[in-house]
Amino acid sequence: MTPPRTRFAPSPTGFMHIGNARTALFNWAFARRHGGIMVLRIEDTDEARSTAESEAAIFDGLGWLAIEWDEGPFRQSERRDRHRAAVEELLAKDRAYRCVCTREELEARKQATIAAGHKWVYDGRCRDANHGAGAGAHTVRLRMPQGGLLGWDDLVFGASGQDASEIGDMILRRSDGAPLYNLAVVVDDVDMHISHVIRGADHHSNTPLQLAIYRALGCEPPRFAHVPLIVGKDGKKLSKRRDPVSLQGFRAEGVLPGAMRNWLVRLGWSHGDQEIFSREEIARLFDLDAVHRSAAQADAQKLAWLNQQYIKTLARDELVAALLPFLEQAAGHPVRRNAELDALVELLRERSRSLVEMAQLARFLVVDEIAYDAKAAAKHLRPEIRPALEDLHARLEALEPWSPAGLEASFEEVRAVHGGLAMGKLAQPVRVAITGGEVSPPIFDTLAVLGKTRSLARIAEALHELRHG
RNA sequence: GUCCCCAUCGUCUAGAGGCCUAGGACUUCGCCCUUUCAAGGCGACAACACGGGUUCGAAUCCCGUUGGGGACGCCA
Repeated sequence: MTPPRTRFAPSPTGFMHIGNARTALFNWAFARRHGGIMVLRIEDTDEARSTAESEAAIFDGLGWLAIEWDEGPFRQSERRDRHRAAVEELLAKDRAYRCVCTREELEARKQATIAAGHKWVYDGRCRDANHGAGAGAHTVRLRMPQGGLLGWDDLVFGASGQDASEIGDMILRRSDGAPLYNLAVVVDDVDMHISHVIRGADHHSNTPLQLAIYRALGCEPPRFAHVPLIVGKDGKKLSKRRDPVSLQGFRAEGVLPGAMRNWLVRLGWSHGDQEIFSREEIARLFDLDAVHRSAAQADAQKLAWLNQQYIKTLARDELVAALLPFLEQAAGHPVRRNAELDALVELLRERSRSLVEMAQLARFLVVDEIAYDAKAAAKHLRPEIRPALEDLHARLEALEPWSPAGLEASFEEVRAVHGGLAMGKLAQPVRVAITGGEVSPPIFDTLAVLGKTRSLARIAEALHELRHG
């Protein structure tokens, strides 16, 4: 195949939606797979809804997922002249005409038609009226073919199409002169030499009418590939109200970009039984022929599992860097990277499903004052453990060097001296004393990471609590 | 309502007529490991929507039914 040219064309309204992110990913992957390029085009023709923040969220989200585009970003709003020229061209070729029907008239006729049990499409009232440029307020409509199939071979859905007679003459230009989406996409895709339009299946039924525009313009349409929608738990198209759909939202919850990308690519696409795909593998393995036709439900648990897989294997430098903001959030103050933090991160890798969780687990290392979890303290910091804890504190004060092996030996001594005390009976109180909670990496490693001075201080503090609290 | 589309475990999916007593993954539940929590190992539960064809043979092909979804804007 000649190198394909794909495009990702989001409209900058609201935050970046995961459905959009997946569409971007598919476009990028398909282009990479076949040595083509991806164009980024911001469809901001709806001035009322488009915002700069939303546009920034698109760049931000794409950057986070490491989905890079090769050309653009182009803004549809900057191409108004081209869109207007195309409308004029269609008018000149009599493939379009001016329509003076008002919204009110249209609405009335539409209601009447529906009430009569018929499907409403524009009734063609102005079709042959020959309104000139001076007709007053008017829209411009495409003169649809009277019949015949507007069909295409969809790369995902296969043979698709609709009879032209079922489609009304759609509006190409609003009465205020603004060209509409369907016209603009076609003109832009033609000008940008897009060879493959890969987009959500919600556009599947829009395609025939875009095909009509290509035809009217005398242009060869691109190949189309409609990818199945991502649906929520209710099986319906993701909704901002019901479902977590914001890419930034997932990011804020501590999801790693690799996990997000992996989760997204497997929604509607698969490659045998493989579950984990690196960015490079996606670029090498992805193809449209393995894309499904049925909608996929977004499963947060699978994402969580994937996230854990990525946390387990991410390079340490990257993991620590990704964790830092979350850790600062948890600590409430700036945190500097050091050897102890690195060591702790290694211990926490297998225990964290998200960076938020990891930060929670790492917090004890970077704060001066830990607070005991009430339940944990009540369960493990009990008077009867005091003698053993005091003994342990004394032995640890003398321990040199402060290593996991040495710590273990000290614990064993204490257990032996105190009537064969179970490891759990001793370790849990210490864990609560030094971390505040009853969950942490193995106790000797945890003590080693915290360091002698701070560990002893926290055990002493716990003993103080036991004596006076 | 009209048009279009979809249909394998709860979820993501493998499966392109015999390799399927339907495989993998997530979730759930056991067991092992174990100082907590995880991770890891082993195992269990769990699906071809239904009905007709076609065929020696159908999860795979055809038709219908049912269920679900999408599109029907002077939004994108």
